[in-house]
Amino acid sequence: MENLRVLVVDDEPNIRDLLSASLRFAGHQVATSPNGTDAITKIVDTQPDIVLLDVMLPDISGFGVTKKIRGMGIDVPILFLTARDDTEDKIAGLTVGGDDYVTKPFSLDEIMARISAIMRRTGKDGSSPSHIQVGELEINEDAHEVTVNGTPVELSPTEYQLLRYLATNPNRVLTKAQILDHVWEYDFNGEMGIVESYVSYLRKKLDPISTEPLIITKRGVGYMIRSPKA
Amino acid sequence: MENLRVLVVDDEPNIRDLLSASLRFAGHQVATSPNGTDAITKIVDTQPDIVLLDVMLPDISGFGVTKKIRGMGIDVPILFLTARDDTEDKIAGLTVGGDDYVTKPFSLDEIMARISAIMRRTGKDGSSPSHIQVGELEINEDAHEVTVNGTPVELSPTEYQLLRYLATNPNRVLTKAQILDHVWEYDFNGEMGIVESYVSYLRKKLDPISTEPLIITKRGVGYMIRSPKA
DNA sequence: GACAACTCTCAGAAAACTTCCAGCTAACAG
DNA sequence: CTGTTAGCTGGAAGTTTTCTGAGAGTTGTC
Repeated sequence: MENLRVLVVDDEPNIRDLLSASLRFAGHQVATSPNGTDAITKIVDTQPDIVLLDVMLPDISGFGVTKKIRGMGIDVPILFLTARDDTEDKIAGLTVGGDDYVTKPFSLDEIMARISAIMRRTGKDGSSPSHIQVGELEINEDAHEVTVNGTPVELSPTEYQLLRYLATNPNRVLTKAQILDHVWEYDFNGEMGIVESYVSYLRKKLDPISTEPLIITKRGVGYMIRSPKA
Repeated sequence: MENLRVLVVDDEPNIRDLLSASLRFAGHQVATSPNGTDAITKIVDTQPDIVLLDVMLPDISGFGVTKKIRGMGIDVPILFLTARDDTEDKIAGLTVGGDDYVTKPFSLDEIMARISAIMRRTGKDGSSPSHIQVGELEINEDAHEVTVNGTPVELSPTEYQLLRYLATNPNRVLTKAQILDHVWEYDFNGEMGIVESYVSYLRKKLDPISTEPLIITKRGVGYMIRSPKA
């Protein structure tokens, strides 16, 4: 999933910066927009591959923006950013076609996963896999299902995200700070001890099934999943 | 990793001097800045390749500087310098994009390794290898893994840093003072005997596997790793 | 409104790591 | 060959990091 042209629309500069930095780092081209009218202009002008669109904007709502551009025949996929208490049905109605939504505050890994999913579904990109395999571990992104040696494992949402982040970076030590920044919501204010806790939960569920420990502790550095090949 | 343009921002002149001297010695161009406002100006004016940014500055905090320049669309990678007890929770949120942090007091080798890692990840530089090889010894920087003749070796953080420092300077005698300055934190107050201890630890782990002694003692001078080629 | 699942914090225990020390060994000079 | 000195290494003390169980608080479900 390299080099998409992404438009980020949000009135909070922090969110815009957070998202643009991460997306640029992931290799995409990013443009930003602070409000609805500007967003419409930019969408029409630059025809981005995907739009991250805050629902609550100072002028025109994200829904309004969508209606407008759809009316112009532009069917760019949209990932809505909504507050947690915006009613679900309102959103559900709008996420037709390839669209999707995430609630604020989100985690970066969540956003990246959704973008991959959308691009996969709309067929504009085949390179990001819906199926991750590292050794005995398999993760089915579509079904949110995890198996070790073919045995299915039940994981909570946070456990799943943590495992996926580790599995998408095999043979690479990830620090607790990196893990926190990717897997937990951006406004999480707690300690890194929580990463240790969740690694512990994962090991308790995974290691009884696997033939060898999956998550390796690199003391003083972080955690890593080793792929047997390399 | 030659000839980067680095901006060092710290209010302590000692730290500035320490870092500029080392970075210049490593072949980079260095500019320095004692506070946040000056830093912002210099970043905008000179567009450095990387910024070493103290979090605790007299005027604007390092976070404030970051926010400001990111808001201006400058996405230069930043390596934050933080006190160890501004602990971890404030640091969360920093490792997005290409950014990273080190805690004070740091070791010079640590700083150099982080800079290399950032430049590697942001793709602005391909010349600094994530994989060091000297004879039978291989060091994988991503996985923090060391192998001798393909056999993996478990090293503690200090052992790893010492070995890496030696391995990045093959065929060259490094004095204990140099080693102390590079591998240990800059405010380390102990004796050079500790270098001998750690060389001993490394030998105990490495020599049983290698076909010939890896670390050579140059009596009265220091230590060296010899590369078979040269 | 009770139950179940999940998230997060905390604190004690266990393990790993760092440092210093002191006695020993190997190298070199004369 | 012998004395001197630099370097080596095992051990012990002290510190830091990691692991994990228990519990409080939340959210969602029936």
